[in-house]
Amino acid sequence: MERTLIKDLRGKIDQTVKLQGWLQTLRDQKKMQFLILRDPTGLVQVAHWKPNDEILASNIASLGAETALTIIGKVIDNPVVKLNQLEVQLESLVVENLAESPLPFDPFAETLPALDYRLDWRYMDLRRAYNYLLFQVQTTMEMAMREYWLKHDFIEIHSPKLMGTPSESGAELFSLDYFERKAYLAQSPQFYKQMAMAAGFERIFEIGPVFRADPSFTARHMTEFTGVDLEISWIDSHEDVMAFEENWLQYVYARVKELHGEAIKETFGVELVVPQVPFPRIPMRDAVEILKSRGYVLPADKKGDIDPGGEREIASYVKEIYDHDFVFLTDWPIGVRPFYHMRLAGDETLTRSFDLIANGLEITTGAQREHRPEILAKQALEKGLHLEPIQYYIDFFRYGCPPHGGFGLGLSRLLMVMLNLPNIREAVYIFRGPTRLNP
RNA sequence: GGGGGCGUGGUGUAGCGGCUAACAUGCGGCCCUGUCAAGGCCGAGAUCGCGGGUUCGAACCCCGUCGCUCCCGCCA
Repeated sequence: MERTLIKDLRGKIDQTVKLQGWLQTLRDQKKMQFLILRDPTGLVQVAHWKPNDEILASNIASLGAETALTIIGKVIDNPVVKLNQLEVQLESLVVENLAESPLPFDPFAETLPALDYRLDWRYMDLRRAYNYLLFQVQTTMEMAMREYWLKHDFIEIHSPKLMGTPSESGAELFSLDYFERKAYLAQSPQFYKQMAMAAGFERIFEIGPVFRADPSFTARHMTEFTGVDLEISWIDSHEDVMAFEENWLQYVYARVKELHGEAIKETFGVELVVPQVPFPRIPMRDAVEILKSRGYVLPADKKGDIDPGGEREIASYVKEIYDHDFVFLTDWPIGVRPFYHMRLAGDETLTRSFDLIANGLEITTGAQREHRPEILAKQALEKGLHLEPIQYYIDFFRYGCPPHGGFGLGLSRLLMVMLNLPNIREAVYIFRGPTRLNP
């Protein structure tokens, strides 16, 4: 017999069906046993008249909550039952996997354990419908991203995560033994995305792991996370990259709203707003002035940079003035940007770069890249870098590489913003942090 | 890496110098009942993170340590 999902039971009144799921609650009475069965699509009451089968009854009596069951029974329309006015009269039951009792915690209790404890028992925590929906949304997000990319002629790449030389600064880098030498875990696919531009791929994306040996303990950092990266050729400036990103994100939001808007409202209490394009753009120079005018005091050593508090302040300014949840902060000073960001024509102290702030959280950094090898090398030297380890990268641009740019976006950060989650550890399947390597 | 906060039965909390450590939930037993956030009674379960100190007396005060957490730095 084929399995029936709980959501489809209404259409199977008076038929015998097979259900598979978890024992959410057992109410064992003198003559009757009620098993509340859960599968990913819902809950249903299974009723057993004990005198029918006393052996089965005593079997059921011993079942712990969360036991995995296969149940066969007849679907009955019963207005008395509060749970969807529906019940299944039990005919037979197979215990697929008994749940030990007591459970480490009850995922369906009124008060949940602290997040850190729940992460210890992540597979129990993930049984909550809340988490199921969360990852359905993430799946749709990624699907929508890909739909949009494929419509726009993108190619997917998978760049290596084992590196022989540190890309960029060398800080925040995990190193490991690699036979007789040292290897590093990629803290960005940056160089390889650009290599694809040199390869003539023109438009590429990658969704893959990123590693940062960054000992930060915040609600928005992880040492391993999923990066969403893209790179496009033949751009005129970073404006082209921003224009692409906002349209792409608008599409992603629209798709998520289309498929999960109702469920998100119900479960997360969030009315998903598909963002209007274009997103507001504020050059950093103006952003600093805006903060000043609002009385926000930036730390003295910031030199054109903005701290997270300032980012939140700008976000609320944008909300007030533009009624928008997103804002591009553009034209960052060279001091706070990597050497490969192209400089702004007319002001060599600024870069053709941007961050995307969503509800006050930084979710993206992007830029037009410097594709002229001499200038790139010069900028690297200015930053105090040695050319030798990055020479292979500079060489990408020696044999005909189009002007290009792109961005990187944190998948979990986007999910966090979209569902208004307080902590990124809830927005990721398995969290990795400085003191968290298990499970 | 810097600063603040918190560690009490399985879990969530209360107690903050005199406790035989309280409550809820979960767990075990019994009773009642077509139950449905079920109800009632009984019971097991914590040397109050760990180490040291102050005190007649420490879960409570002090120091150290470990863990967690939040903020800052840094970032996606």
